Amino acid sequence: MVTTLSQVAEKAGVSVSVASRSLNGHAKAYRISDATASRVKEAADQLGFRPSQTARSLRLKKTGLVGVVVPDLSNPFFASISQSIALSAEAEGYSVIVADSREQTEHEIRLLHQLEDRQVEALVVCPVGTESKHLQEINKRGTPVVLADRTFPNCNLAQVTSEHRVGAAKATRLLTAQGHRVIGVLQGLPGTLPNEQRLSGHAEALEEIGVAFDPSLTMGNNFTEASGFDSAKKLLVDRPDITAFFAFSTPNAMGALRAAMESSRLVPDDLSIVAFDDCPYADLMSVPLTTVRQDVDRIGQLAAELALRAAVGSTSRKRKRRHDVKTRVIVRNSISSVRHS
Amino acid sequence: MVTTLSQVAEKAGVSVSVASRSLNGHAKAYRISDATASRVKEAADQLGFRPSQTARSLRLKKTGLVGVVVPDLSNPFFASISQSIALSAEAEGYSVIVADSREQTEHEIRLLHQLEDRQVEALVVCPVGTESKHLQEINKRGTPVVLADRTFPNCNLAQVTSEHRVGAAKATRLLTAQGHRVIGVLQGLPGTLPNEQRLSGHAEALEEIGVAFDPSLTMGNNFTEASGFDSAKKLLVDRPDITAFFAFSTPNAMGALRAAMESSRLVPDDLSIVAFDDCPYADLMSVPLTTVRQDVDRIGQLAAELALRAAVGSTSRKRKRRHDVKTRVIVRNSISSVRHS
DNA sequence: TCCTCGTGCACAAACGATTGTGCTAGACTA
DNA sequence: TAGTCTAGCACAATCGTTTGTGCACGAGGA
Repeated sequence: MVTTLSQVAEKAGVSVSVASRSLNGHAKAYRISDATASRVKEAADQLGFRPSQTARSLRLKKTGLVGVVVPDLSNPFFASISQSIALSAEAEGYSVIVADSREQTEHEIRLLHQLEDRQVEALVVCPVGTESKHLQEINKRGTPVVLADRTFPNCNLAQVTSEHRVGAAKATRLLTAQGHRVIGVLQGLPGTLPNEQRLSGHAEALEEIGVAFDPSLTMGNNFTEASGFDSAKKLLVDRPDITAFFAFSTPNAMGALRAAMESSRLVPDDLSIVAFDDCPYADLMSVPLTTVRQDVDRIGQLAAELALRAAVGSTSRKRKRRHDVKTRVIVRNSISSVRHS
Repeated sequence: MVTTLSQVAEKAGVSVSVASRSLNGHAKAYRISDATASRVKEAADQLGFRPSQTARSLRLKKTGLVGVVVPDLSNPFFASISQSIALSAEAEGYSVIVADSREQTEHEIRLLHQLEDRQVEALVVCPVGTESKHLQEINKRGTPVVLADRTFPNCNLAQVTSEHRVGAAKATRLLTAQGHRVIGVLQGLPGTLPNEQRLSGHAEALEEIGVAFDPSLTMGNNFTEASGFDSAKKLLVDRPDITAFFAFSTPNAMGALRAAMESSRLVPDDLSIVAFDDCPYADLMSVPLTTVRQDVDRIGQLAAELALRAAVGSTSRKRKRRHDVKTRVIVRNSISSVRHS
């Protein structure tokens, strides 16, 4: 069914070594006559020869594979990152294996090992949880690991993420500029760098106007809609003086929206909302969300670049191993100024 | 760095064949003493031995890879399909390589060949365009191809798609039940089976109430937002008597929504909309869309199942090679009854 | 005529696994 | 004691490439 190099060689009346070199353009270097080389090529064409990537991988110790592990592929954010990684990788002749860790460290570890066994040349991981030990080990064992989006403090792995601190400060300033002083924060997963940096950016922006950061205004344990909903509900009763929410993810914001509806608080009249993370059709939402958009494509592209660079073993360690990509504020209609009562 | 079987064998003081058989549980069958077998296992553990999948693939002619080609991974619909394929495949010990054809046949073909060269054991394709020749050829060459979502009429490839005709009829009936008689259809890519079957389902539902299908009410050339927007705009001026739109995709519907806003037609008061395809947060949209939801997870799961079954070469041709998964109507708030003027 | 040299290839060893078969030494039988 | 059997392993081929090296043959110079 599939034709092998030796069949090509036989048909051309040469040895496999000559066939291989002819087809790989090494003819000159190995003193193979033009006549022979073209005879081989013709034979290859006629037989529809396609070299086995598996065999080459084994021989060359190069699989041309990149592994991508995300927590939830159905989440547009991760889907977009995967897409842009896939496109970048493909441009360099690589293919990507994507794996979905279902937000569980346990799965993440299993999948990572599976990919390691498949000898992917690099891994791009949007990690789950707050542990990076397993990732460091893999990196140490020889498969370069690049962290995307969810990175860790004090972690020497290559990483690319958004300018969370700056972005969060921008978001907060949108609120404070409208007079908001009591701002509820619907946070994501505590302990992750994005979350911590956003908190710190938020506090920073508050400080600028002389407001102290109040930890009791922060709630949430995940980037999910459920966490956003629960936290918002709780905060709305605990702190009735809250005039605005800063949600750390789109799902968090959606949860907040639902909570506001259930509590019959009108957005943006009774309650302003700003969210980190944009989402498709955010402008067509019942309340068009003002958001801090991350440049997903750029994140994916940079991650792919770092990964591939590491894969080919560019020893130039001078290369930046850490990238923070800029965010952009998208002003829509979920913020109003506080009413003076 | 990475340890090979022969290193394990050496450490255990046995030959590679014994080492291989011990680790693969073939000890008994090949009369290897328990003592030796456990000695090998211990050595493997100590060295952290992980067999090279590349080598096994070559020897066993089984890569454990499934290829998935979608037109646009950032589209939640395809992202979800990919996810559910990935999960199903993973459960069977397979990994999936995803490739994004950017809605272009040219890319699709290139990617498919790349995957073929990598010797994926099966392909799941959401094809672009209306040509299936290249897919049939691949299938004939030995890599089983399963079509998902976008299938073709008169195509003997395995395929899984939604019950487009039934779903479209349901959607149309939602409108006719409210008295709508002049319904604009924002179609997707003409010539694809989903599109044609939806059209036919639509016509069928009209016929039930004695309304003739009017082709001039149908516009559009793609499943994109742009197509939806342009078609809606045009139809709104060409046919001011239109009281409702049936959009063949979520992006189509979003385009219609925007067109309605620009033409200052209120939805649902002045204009009803129903869409095929659900999307996350559809209920939180400015007008909560009534939709015919496809069971994306089931589609992906079935596709993966067909693909893997074909991969292991189950010769039982009795198996259904074609699946139509049911759709479900999600009633929200984008439809109102026609006003009697 | 003999030696040298370059051209044009073929041979064979990898890569790291799996697997059919062959070999040896001890136990057992007669 | 000689012959048979079997447990317990090692050898070697194989999957399809790539690549270092060796060999033969003809041309050219002295």
